[in-house]
Amino acid sequence: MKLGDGVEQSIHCTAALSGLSAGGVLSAAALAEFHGVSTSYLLKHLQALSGAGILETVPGPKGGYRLAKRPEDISLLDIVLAVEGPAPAFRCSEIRQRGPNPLPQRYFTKPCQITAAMLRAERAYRAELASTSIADILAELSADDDGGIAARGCAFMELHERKAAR
Amino acid sequence: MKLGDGVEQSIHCTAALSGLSAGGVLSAAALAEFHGVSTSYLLKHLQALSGAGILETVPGPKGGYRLAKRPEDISLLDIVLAVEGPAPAFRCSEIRQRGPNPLPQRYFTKPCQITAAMLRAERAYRAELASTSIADILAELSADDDGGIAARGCAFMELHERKAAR
DNA sequence: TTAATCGTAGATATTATTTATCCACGATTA
DNA sequence: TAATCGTGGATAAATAATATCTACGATTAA
Repeated sequence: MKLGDGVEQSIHCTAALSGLSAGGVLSAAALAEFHGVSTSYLLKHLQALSGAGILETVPGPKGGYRLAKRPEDISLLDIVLAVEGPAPAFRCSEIRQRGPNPLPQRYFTKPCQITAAMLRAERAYRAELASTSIADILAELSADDDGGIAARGCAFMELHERKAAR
Repeated sequence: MKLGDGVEQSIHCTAALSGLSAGGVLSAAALAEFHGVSTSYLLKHLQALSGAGILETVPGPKGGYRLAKRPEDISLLDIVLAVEGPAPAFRCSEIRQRGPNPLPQRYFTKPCQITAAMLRAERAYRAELASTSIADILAELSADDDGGIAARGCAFMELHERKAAR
């Protein structure tokens, strides 16, 4: 059971974009530099996020990415599903049907109870993720510390703008 | 996010072993044939389960595997952790610290809130798995159907015993 | 005692997936 | 019109999962 690095990158990028002032954008290159990760790889996840309606893109010079909706309307589940895909972690390959001594077919009219239990756990996982929004993350950060992700995003954007002005 | 096939095999094997009569065992080869999977690969998982104290082994001719404790004392979480390892699915690589504009160090005295949220979801997942035992699975199966995993395990064991007698 | 059977452990191959990179393309705007 | 950006697909490299094999030690039925 493992979650790809893309999830961490995507959540941090979304949080950083939440700190932008109205109309502001950050390019994929700027986001990658900001987080110290590969631009071309981050691009893949950013496209997944824009495809899922979490981010939107502004083409052309001075273009980039920004949030497609309010931080409080973006849950961690939205991001995880966009990046990792909707498939559940547990997949039943029906090995109960593969043995040498076949059971009566009516035994299989009900779904595998093991699968049902595993998916129940996964629903609990997703429910918890769905109940946490990007806005919640930002609120927890700024509640007890002056150096929040949002503020850092702003600082970096200014840096980026200065660089572009040169 | 993905769970290995070993989890499904391990749970089904544990359920099958729950159906054995007192003192009965099933060899790794028998369990593999029963489920139609590779013996040598299943072996790896069975060893993990016995190492975790879920199964125990009986060596020698007529040896094999059996439960090390009662079905109601074996949770799905026990099995998942034994097979997949205890590491959480989400791992924070602290990309927030990697950017070009370092933040004041005191910003990092608190753990990453994103990580905290992801681990909170994972705790919910594990709690749900911990609350379901092998006995629960068997009960749900036999509640409304005569062909339960336990009964099938018995039938197969008898088949296996007959084979050994020859 | 002996030979068969079983599990243990580690090494190793094979396959699949993830991660990462690159390039040609179309859209937009200074 | 030229620079900059995102899009999308192809592709390579790295990593992890899957699967197999071999030698070994323990146990027990004959």
